Amino acid sequence: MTEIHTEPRRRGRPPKRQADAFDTRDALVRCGMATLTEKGFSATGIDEVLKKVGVPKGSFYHYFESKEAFGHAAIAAYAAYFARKLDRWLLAADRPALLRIADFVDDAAAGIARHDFRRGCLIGNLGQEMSALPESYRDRLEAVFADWQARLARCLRAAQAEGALAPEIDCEHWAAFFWVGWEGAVLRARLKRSVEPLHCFADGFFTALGR
Amino acid sequence: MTEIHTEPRRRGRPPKRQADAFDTRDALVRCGMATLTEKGFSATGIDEVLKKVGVPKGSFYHYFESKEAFGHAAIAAYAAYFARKLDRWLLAADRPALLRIADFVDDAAAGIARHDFRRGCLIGNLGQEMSALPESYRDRLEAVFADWQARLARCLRAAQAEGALAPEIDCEHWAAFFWVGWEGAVLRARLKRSVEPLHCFADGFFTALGR
DNA sequence: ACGAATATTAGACCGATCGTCTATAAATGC
DNA sequence: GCATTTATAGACGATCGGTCTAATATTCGT
Repeated sequence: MTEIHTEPRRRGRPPKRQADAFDTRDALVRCGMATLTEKGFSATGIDEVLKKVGVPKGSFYHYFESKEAFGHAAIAAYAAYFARKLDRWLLAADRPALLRIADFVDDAAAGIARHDFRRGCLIGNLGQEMSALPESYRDRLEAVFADWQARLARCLRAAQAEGALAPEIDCEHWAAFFWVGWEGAVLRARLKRSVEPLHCFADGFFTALGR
Repeated sequence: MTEIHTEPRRRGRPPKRQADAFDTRDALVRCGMATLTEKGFSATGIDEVLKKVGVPKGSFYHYFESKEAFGHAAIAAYAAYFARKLDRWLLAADRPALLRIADFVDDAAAGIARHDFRRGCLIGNLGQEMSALPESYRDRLEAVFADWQARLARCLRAAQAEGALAPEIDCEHWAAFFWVGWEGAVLRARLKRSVEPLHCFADGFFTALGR
């Protein structure tokens, strides 16, 4: 988080090499992702991000029209990051489908603990702040949840195909249930500074599924 | 919330009548409760509260040492308010215990809908903001959850006594599960502007209990 | 009854934050 | 080579959040 920025960031139009064309922009988005995951939108100031990345205001408003636009970029980046993470666990074909979900939970718990319970879920954070946020965020956030739900439902159907889950179970419904409760578990884990709520919720989820 | 304040609020030490001794302070706390329930701590400005109540800044800092102290007062008031609400539903001796929980859920859903999904749970809001909040809040918030958990566990034990719940069920554990997931459900309901997540979670909770 | 103590209102004040705007600098392209 | 493009630099103003001092009205002690 408090990365020292080595490259002094030369002024003027940069050389052509496409690689770091979006270097600065990327650094800003990545930092925004981390910061919003930690403190949410309202509590995060532009200047704070700027200082961490080592970029002056001029650059920020060159890449983003406003703080609101910056938030959208961070949401998109987080959604992509999380989708990859989700796939990594939920599509691991060498593990039983239900265990893959448990693996994801364990990984998430480890991740939260590794960041000392300061970071939660960017989508959850902004979701809870919705009343104080530009209305433009609502649909984007909800769309991310819908995406996660679809990925999880697919994994549950795989469990059904394996015979690990009763065929009459509504996978979409239980996938929805998972993400509804999961955000609460993340919130509580951060407050308690313990992964216990995450496992508490996951256990309950599997118990409910088991019938 | 946008109540016009009639009494012009005279200056100087007020006459003795004990009744409205805490009038101004109460109004501030009540408004703070509503506002924090809606927008959380970081996104709520003192000026905003002041304007709504019709009180100048000086009064605020007469009654509260800081915004932090104001937050503590709001938490305490909300905890008391919610405990009363919880008891009203969970101790209704004329209803089966499990139905009382369902009643609470229905009431909460109606309440959130009535406020147009702008208001959520003050404790959940601040819990999620914890990383950006004074550390002094952590224990208070967690204590409120512990209180709610105890009240719900008691109701679950009543269900066991009625024979509506298997005796081997760990009531404390499932009460913990409920509040973990419930906060997620509230967050999602607000985002979605629908009570569906609340019922989705409650149904899952009862399903899990049913085994 | 009068001055000291108390309770409350009033709002000035300072620093932080957000977003804009102009200037500067370095590369590209015709 | 000069106009154009791309990017950094950071001053600036408006606004707002939170603190603090002054002013005002009441009660209390003797």
